Parts: sequence; structure tokens; C-alpha cells
Amino acid sequence: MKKGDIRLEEIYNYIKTFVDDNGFPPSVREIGEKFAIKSTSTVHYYLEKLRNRGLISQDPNKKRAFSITQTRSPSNYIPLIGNVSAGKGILAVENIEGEFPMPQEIFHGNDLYMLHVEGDSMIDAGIADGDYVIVHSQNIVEIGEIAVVLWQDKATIKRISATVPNLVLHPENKQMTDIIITPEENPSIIGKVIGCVKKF
Amino acid sequence: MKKGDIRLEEIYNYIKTFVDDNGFPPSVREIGEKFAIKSTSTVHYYLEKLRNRGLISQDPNKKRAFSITQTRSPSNYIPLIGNVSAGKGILAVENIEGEFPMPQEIFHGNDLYMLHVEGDSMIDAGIADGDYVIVHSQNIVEIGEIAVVLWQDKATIKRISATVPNLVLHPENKQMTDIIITPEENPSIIGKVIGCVKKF
DNA sequence: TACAAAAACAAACTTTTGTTCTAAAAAAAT
DNA sequence: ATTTTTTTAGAACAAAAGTTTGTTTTTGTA
Repeated sequence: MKKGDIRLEEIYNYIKTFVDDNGFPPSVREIGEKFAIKSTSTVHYYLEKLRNRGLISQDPNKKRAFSITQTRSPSNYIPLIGNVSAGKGILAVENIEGEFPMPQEIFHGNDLYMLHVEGDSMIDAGIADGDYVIVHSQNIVEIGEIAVVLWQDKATIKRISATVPNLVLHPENKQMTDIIITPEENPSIIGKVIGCVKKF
Repeated sequence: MKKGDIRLEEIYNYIKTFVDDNGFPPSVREIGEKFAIKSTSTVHYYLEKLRNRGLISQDPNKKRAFSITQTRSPSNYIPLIGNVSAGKGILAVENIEGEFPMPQEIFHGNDLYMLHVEGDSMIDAGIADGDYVIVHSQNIVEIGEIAVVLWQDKATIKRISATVPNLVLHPENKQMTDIIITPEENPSIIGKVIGCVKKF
């Protein structure tokens, strides 16, 4: 590798982390300051190299406006819901503990949220205590799908095995039995589990 | 909600998606064009509102350089490895199929990569066919940990139950038996599985 | 209706920022 | 040693972009 290429890679990495940290790219002069390059034209010379190699793309008519051309999957920011209470809407700002990026290639679409799983009632479906489930906000699910059910002011994750006359929740755990909820108990389906993130 | 607030929220959302799409924020004039606002000062008036509410932050001496102040977890971009072959290093550019963002709050640190899981040999550990595992690149793991083992030019995900004299791989699947690999077969541990992402 | 506040506009202004031009070191190649 | 290529610098420039000022229109309310 040539000497200039090392510098070029350093500059490229600096730009990447700058964008990650700030949400906007550095200016020519900011790059120069970072690498003790005294002339803006020198920085310009390097940026043109990056452009020629296709590592950054840039609209010539815009200032401080280049983007990194990379095989990076765009993010889908999914809110993590802390307390699921019946009072307000699930996606009310008060309940959002943070927004977590997930690869859009895996989890796309809107109306998604995440929940922190408590308990091992769905362990045989690969959903364990401490995992995060990714949920699509919807009020109806098919029989056999895994749903988030709001019941007795708590959110429960179970497989739905019947809806009429009673709502039957099936835990995926051989040591547990089905939960039968009558309409009088006012259960409500608030989402369908479409994914799960676990950490060992 | 007041009329101005609706507009404000629309502008705020426009900025968010613009940054997501382009990697840099829109200019005052670009925002104006989008919302058919003819005066730059009107846009400026809205941006100041967003600043006052703490929704965006901005260095007054920089152009096209505001960032969204939000409880967004920063991304950790993790490369997805396609073909795990013994020939080149695992993390060689040729093998990278894409970089997937994951929440840094859940998966932090460097030397991570992702693999697409084939087969259900680890189903009882919650790792199923089609899942993505998140792996920390390392050559030694503790007994009992789940590892990625390169053997016979293929990557296998198994729990390690012994390393000497033979490497013993334990599938988490009651229908499968342990795999015993002698040192002559030249197995190598290339990572420790630290997480898993699954889609239903 | 009358008044005040909010929202929108227009134009001028200042600063930032990318680009260009010319030239000079420094390094590499011959 | 000489030529060529690469890298760096300085200064000037033009366009982009945020800001300011003053005015007008719209909207809500007493």
C-alpha cells in the first residue's frame, strides 16, 4: 500500500465516524484541521480521490453534503416500549425508552415496536427471558401466530390458539398450560411478534 | 394541537427521513421547497422552534450542520459474512455481503460479525434455521460457550463441551449427537456467538 | 369588529464552504 | 543526477447557506 493510500484511508475513516457521531459530514476545513493539513486544496485533492474510487458521493452544487457510498443497510429505528399500560396508547412518547436501529433489510415497515421479554413462557419458540421481541402494532392476528396481549394491565406474549368464544393463549413451554380469557376480562391484542433479538 | 405544531412536526419528520436517506441534513432552502414555503426566513422561524424545543441542535457557525437530538441508540455496523471459507481471513472484504446496523446498547464493541444460520442443530438454544447470529471474532472460547467452528471448509455453530484431546461439539438438539473432531482434522474456532436475531 | 399573536414573505447581508489556479516541496522513478 | 509523479501549500473566488430586518397576511380571540 502506498503512503498516500494510508492517509486516504485515515481520512475516509474519520469521515465515517464523524458522520456517525454528528449526523452530518465534516467540512473540508474541519478535515484539514484534524490531519494538520494547512491547505484546503490538499483536502480537496484527497476528497477527489475518494470520489474517484467511489467511496463517497457528492453533489457538486451542495456544500458540506457528501455521503458515504457503502453497502450499509439503512436503519429502521424501532421504539422500545417500557411500561405497557392500558391508559395511554402504546406508542405514546411517555412510554418510549429509546429508539433502536435495526437493519431495514431484516425488519422493514412502520408501526413496529420492541418489548423486553420477561419470563420463559415462550422458550420453545426461541423467545427467552431478557430477549427483545419486535412487534408489529395490530389488533387482530391469525390463529397460530404469536401475539402481544394486553390483559390485566400487563403485556403478555403468547401464541394464540383460539379467539372465540374465549381467547386462548398457548405458552410455548411444556411446563405451562393454556390460559383461557373470557371476553368479560377485556383482553386486547396489541401486536404480532415478528422477530426477536437475543443476547447470550 | 395547534396548526403550526402540525407543520412543525411534518418538518421535523422530513428532516429525520432526509438525514436517514442522505447522511446529511437538508438546507433551509431545501426544506422550504419541500413545503412550498417561499421565504427562507419562514423556514428559519420553524427551525428555531425546533431548536427551542430541543428537537434539533445546531452549531450557529456551521452551515447545513444540525443534528437530531433524540434518544436514538447509536448504531454498531456489523458485517454479514457470506461465504466462510478457510482461504482468506473471515473479515476479508470479499466475504462481506453487507453491513447491518445493530443497537450499540445491545451489541457493542469491535470485531463482531454476523452469520446466516443453516440448520436446526442449535434449536434448543433458541438458534433456528434462517436466524442471524452475532459473533465475536476470537480463537479461544470457554467450555460451555457457543462457538463458530471452521471445519472441513465449513462454518458450524455448536456448543463446545471439550477441547482436549479432541474438540467436542454439542448440538442443542435432542435428536443429534455430539461431534468429535480430532486435532488431525484441523478444526479452528473463529468466534463466539454472543447474540441472535430471528424473524418469524 | 377590533386587536394581538402567529405565520409567511421578500430582500439584503454575512459567513461558511467547496473549488480553482499557480507554485513549491517531497518522494519516487529513471 | 535528473526527470517525473505525488503531495502540500497559499491565496483568491464564487456559490451555497444561515441570519437579520422589516413588512404583510392570516388566524384566533376578546
